[in-house]
Amino acid sequence: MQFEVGAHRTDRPAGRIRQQNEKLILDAAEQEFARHGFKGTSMQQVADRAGLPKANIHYYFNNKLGLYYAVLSNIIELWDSTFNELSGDDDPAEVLPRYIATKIDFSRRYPQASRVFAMEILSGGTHLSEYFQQDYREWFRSRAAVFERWIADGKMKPIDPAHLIFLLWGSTQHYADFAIQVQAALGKEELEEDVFETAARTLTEIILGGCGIRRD
Amino acid sequence: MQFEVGAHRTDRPAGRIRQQNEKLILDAAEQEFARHGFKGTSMQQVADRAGLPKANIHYYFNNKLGLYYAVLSNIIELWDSTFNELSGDDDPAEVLPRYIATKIDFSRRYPQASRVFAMEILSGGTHLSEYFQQDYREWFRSRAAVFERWIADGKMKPIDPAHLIFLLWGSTQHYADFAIQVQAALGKEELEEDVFETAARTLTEIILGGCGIRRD
DNA sequence: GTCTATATGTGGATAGAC
DNA sequence: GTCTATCCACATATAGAC
Repeated sequence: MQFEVGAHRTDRPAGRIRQQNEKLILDAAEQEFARHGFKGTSMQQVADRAGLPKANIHYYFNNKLGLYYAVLSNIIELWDSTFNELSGDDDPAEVLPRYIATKIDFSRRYPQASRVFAMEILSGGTHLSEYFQQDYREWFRSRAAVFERWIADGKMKPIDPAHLIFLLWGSTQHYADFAIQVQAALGKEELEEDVFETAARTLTEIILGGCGIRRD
Repeated sequence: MQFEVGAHRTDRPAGRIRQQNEKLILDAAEQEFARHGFKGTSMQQVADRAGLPKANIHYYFNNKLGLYYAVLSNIIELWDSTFNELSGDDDPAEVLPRYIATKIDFSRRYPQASRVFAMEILSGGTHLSEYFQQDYREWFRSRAAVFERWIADGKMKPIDPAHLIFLLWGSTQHYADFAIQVQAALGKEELEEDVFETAARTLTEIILGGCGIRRD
């Protein structure tokens, strides 16, 4: 049925439709989960936003939880990638500004992803228990060690690395998660690129200055 | 009916039960709204947590939206109070550490309130449109002016005040909103007071240092 | 004021025609 | 693969006995 010989060319390789629909659904689900969280999102809303019947969502993703995990894991992948690039051998004056810029850029380009993650944490993080329990603490420690190394090498002042990391996360993600409030405060309909640029520049100046990291 | 003469003393002034029950319901609602947001919270869950029949919730608060607004307005009141105390006449070296300590203390004492607010913002802030549209921008500007004054008076480096405010908010609220992640990173079952103290001290050092504010 | 029972809608999920 | 029709649990909200 799928490979009938002599059928007219459809220009759609096998699975093409599936790929298209899955993307439609995942994008729609990300939007809905970002605004209403897992419990607050209905499959009907996802279906309406994706422009497909509700039953199709269940066809592609077994159930609501499966769909949610699919969205979440996309985000987690995206998340950890950046932070792993920092190394103790680097010069913080060079890589920290880049890290801040990257995180701010994430807030600009993937605000929905950031919000789904934030929603999940606020909801108690029950769907991330594996992610958090396994070796998360070890991973975090190894990341904190990068800063400890910089401190030992006299590249920055003795600042508590864990709280510095929380500061980096909290201040950068704020521009995605609290965008509505930032918009209201600045009197803007939408956050344009210059806001993110100024944010990155200001955060870099304060944090590097506060850590006693001198840039050339 | 309410003031029958000769009724036996109940030791309960009129409205005492009402007051008690309203508090029970509001506390329960705050917990639920913090975890599941407006859409994701059911009146049954609130009732169960409050230990009252569902119909009673509807008796005290007309409907779900009324209950939600009651919870939200409590929080907003709590929120704005601190920030309004900063003045251009003050010495930032004195009042900024106090502001940071107060915000961190809020995250410790009222994490649920912080989360309800965060949830509402993530959900699009549709129930705060009045709060945000009215004179929020003006209020924010007047607050930013405090920092501008400090800059003009040479009390701190020329840092963009708006983004400095976002940094203060984002970094302090992080300890309430992302407590689960902070716990996982630090390997703690619960965040104890020393974590909040170290957080306040570290944030103060970085932010004041980064703004070029010297403390005695 | 309190609470059981219920009306009416929407939730997730699936059967089965096409 | 697609989509209508439908099942049943649970949602908000209220009626009405106590």
